[in-house]
Amino acid sequence: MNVIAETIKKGRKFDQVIEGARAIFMRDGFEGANVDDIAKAAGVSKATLYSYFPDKRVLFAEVARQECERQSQSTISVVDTATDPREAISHIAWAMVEFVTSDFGINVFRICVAESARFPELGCQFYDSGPKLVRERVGEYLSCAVAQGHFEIDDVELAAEQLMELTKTYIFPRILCGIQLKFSMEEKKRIVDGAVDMFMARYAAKA
Amino acid sequence: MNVIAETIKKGRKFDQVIEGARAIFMRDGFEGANVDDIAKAAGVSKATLYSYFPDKRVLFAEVARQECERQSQSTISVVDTATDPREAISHIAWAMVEFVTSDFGINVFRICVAESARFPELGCQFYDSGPKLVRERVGEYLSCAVAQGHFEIDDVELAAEQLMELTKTYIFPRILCGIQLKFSMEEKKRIVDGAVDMFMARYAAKA
DNA sequence: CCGAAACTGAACTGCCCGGTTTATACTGGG
DNA sequence: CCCAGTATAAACCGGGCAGTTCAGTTTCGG
Repeated sequence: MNVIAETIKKGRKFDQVIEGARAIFMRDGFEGANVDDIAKAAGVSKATLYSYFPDKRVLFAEVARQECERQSQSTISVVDTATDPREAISHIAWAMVEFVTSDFGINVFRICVAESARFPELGCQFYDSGPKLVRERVGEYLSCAVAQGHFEIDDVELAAEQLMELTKTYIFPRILCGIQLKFSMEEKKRIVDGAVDMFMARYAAKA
Repeated sequence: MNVIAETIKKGRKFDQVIEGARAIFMRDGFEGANVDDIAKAAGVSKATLYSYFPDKRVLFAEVARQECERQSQSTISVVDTATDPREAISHIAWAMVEFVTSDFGINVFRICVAESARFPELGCQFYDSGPKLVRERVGEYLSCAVAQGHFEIDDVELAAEQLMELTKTYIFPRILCGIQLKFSMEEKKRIVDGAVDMFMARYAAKA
């Protein structure tokens, strides 16, 4: 048995607590979530839960932190500078759209927005490990591509941010308002192609 | 005295209640708002408040409805088809940016996002009287301008939605995460100009 | 100036929920 | 087999808050 990993954070049920908390927080948000429900979902007593975390906020912060970390690793896959620039932009756009429309993306974002007023550090944490990080990666790729003469871009940071924003077209407002949560392949393709066309029209090197 | 208008909704203090409710809901959100505070802010007793509205949710829905209605009128000013197309697009972009960065825009949006899970009809209401309406107006303008040969657009609806989304670049993620709530004129100009440049590069008639 | 309707304020009910306590039981190493 | 650390269930506390009630006051049309 993996004695080391299981025991460092003294207490066998630490992971269960996190797991249960994630499930309930994702479903109900911070205010909406009920500690009794979390304990039940985790298959753990409330007393045990409170032996690990001093209060609900800290528990939530820990769940959010873990989630953001996980996300930042999975979402930003490497963009190969060698490939066709249009191809590369399309690849980035697809990754963005898939993330934005994922259950996880929707929920984390909703919670961050809802709670950032009463919970400022959370918003920053999410921004840094989400949008900001992605923007930096995209910016890196664009800088390389510009150096290679594929694009003509004055303000790389702006261009990166525009590309990211374009991929939310149509989708984002609908998700945030709860109008539509699932999008078909055709819908996504329309948005991705639209974003790529627009980006290339603006920034592709003319030569 | 304006007997008609004041009396239809039997009760002298109806407007006061709405006014107080708006103030508190804007400040604290739905869950965060406290009915006692609303009554106090409205200068009205709780009993009076409850004589107008059966419960907190209905009160909130009414406030939100009024706000959206008001917004839709003020934000979408008429776009003169006669003006230079670039000028017109710039005008639309500015209106969007100003709305998105306004206290009111920020709050309404935050509340809608936060509450749309437990309050589905609110999200729809907001979407219909906000994003959807604006998109339709922008679409109308674009259709006219296309007919006049100013633009070349296949999918007008997509183009309208892209323009709206582009105006949120940089600003929106920061607001929603609570990183930054106020934006200088220079920052706004950068976004607006970036959006206009991009839109024109993609859709302006080549002739 | 009368009387009905509107309004008041303050106390009260009932519920929910975060967090604590307690008394008991399980588990695993020495 | 023992004991110390860990887990549990359930009762409990206290505060906050939506919504109600009621006895008394204000407002205003007729």
